[in-house]
Amino acid sequence: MSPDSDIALDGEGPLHQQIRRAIARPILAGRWPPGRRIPSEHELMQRFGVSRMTVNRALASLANEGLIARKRKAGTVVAIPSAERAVFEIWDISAEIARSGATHSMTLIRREVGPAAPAEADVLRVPADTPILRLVLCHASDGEPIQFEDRLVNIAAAPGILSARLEDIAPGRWLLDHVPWTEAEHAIRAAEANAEIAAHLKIRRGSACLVVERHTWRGDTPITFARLTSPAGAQVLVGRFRPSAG
Amino acid sequence: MSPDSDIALDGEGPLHQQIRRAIARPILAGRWPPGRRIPSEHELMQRFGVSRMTVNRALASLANEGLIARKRKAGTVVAIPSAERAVFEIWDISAEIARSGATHSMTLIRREVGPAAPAEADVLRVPADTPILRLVLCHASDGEPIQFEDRLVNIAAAPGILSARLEDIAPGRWLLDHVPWTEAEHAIRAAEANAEIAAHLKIRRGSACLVVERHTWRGDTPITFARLTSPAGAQVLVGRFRPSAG
DNA sequence: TCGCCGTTATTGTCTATACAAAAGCCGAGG
DNA sequence: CCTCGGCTTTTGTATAGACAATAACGGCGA
Repeated sequence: MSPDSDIALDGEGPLHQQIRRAIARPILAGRWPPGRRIPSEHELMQRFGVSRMTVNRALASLANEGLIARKRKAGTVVAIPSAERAVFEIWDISAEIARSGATHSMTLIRREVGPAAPAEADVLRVPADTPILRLVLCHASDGEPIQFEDRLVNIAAAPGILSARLEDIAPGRWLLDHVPWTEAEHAIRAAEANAEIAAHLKIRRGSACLVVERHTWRGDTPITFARLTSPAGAQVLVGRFRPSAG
Repeated sequence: MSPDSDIALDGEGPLHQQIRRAIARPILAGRWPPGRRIPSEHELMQRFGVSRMTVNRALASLANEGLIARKRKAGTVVAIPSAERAVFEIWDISAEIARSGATHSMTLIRREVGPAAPAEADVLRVPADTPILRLVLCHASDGEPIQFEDRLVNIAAAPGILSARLEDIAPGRWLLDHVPWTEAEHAIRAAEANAEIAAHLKIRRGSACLVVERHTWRGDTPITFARLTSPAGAQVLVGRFRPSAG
C-alpha cells in the first residue's frame, strides 16, 4: 500500500475542493507533520485521475493559506504552522496552550441541557426551544486562569456531545474533531469583565478583556456559539498578510 | 471612451494578478460602489486580450475574498461591504466610517520628524536614528471620537509623506494610496485606556479598549507601524471563514 | 394580466497542452 | 577536492476548448 493511502476523494463537490480536503485533512489532523513531503502534482494527478490544472488549483489554494509550502523543483511540503493560522482558522485554546509549553487545565462551571431560551436561540440562531447544551468553563495555563468560555451547542448538529467526556477534552476541541463545519464567523472586541468573569479569571471587575465570539455552521444549521473571554494581557491575536495575491 | 476606462493592466507580475488589481483598485478606492456591475468574463477577456481561464482565476480570487459577488447568468457586481474584509485586508478607518454613512474627521495631535529613538526604532524594526515621522491623531465619526492613532513612518520608505496634506487625508489612507506594501502583520488585543487616550477618546481612564497594531513592509524594509486604539464598544472586528475552501 | 416555459447569457469546472522559471542534481573539468 | 555548467524535476502561468449549472429574460398562451 502506498505511504499516502490515507488520502482519498470524498465525492462531494468540485474535484479541486475534494483534492484540497484530501490533502488538508491529514495535515490539520496532525497525521502529516510539518516538513512532510506531499506528492508532486504528477503523482496526485495519476492517483486521482484528474488533470494537473485541477491538482494545481487545489495545491495553490492550500499554499495561499499557508498550509503547505511549495518550491519549484524542491516540491511541496507541509508548512511549519505559524500563529497566523490559529487566528483565522478555527481556534483551540488547549492546543495554543500546549504549543507554548504550558499545561492546560479546565474547570467545568456549568453544564445544562434543555430547550433554548429565546435569548439563547437568538445568539445560536436556531428556533426557540431547540434542544441545546450550555457549557460554561474556565481554561487555565499552568494553573493560571486564562480564558473564560461560554458556549451553546446545538445538540442536533453535534450528536454525541452529550456523552463526550468534557472533563478530559475541551468542548471546542471535541467539536473540531467530531463535527465537520463548513462556515465560521469570528467577532473580536474588547469588553470589561463582569463580576462572574472577573471572579473566575481572578482579575478586577471592569478590567479590560479580549472577547472572541465564534459561530460555527455546518451548511445552514448552526453547530455552536462560543464566547471566549481573556484578560487583557493574556492573549494577542496575530495575523500576517500579503496584499491578497490570489 | 468605455465606461470602465479606469481599469488597465500594469504589466507587473502574472496576468491574473494584474487583472485582480485592475478590478480591485477602483473598488477599494471607492470609485466603484457596491452593486456596480463588473464586466463579464467575456468582455474582460477581450478588453485585456487574455483567455477566459485567466480572467476567471482573477475574479474567482476576488470573489473568494468577498470583494465581488458573482452569480451565474446575473453577472458579477461589487459586493456590499461587510465588516469582514476590513479585518484581514488592510484597514482604513476613514473608509470604514464613510461606509457607515457618518462623516469622518480627524485631529492631528502631534507630528514630529526626526531620528528614531531606540524604543521607536525597536517597534518599527529599523536601525536606530533612521529618520522617521511620528504622528499622533484622533479619528472621529460624526464628531464622536472613535479611534486614537499612534503611528511611526519610515520616511525613506514613504517619500512624499512629509509633504502630504495630512489634514485632509488620513495617513493610513495616504500610505495605502502611495506606497505599495508586500507584507503586513496585525496584532489584536485588549488594553486599558491610559490618561492621554482616555482624554482624547472621551472615555474613563482604565476602561477597556481594543488595540490593533499593524506593521507594514515593502519587501524587507518597514514602512509603518500603527497602534490603533478604539473604545470597547466602538469597534468589532468580524471575519467569516470556510474550512479554507479555495 | 399573469404564469409558465424555452432561450440564452453568465459563471463554474475540467481537460489537454504548452512554455517559462526555479533550483536541486550530477558530471566534466580543473 | 572544488566549481561551473548543463540536465531534469517540479511548480507557475497561460491558452483553447468543452460541457454543466444557474437564473434572468422574453414571449406565448390562458
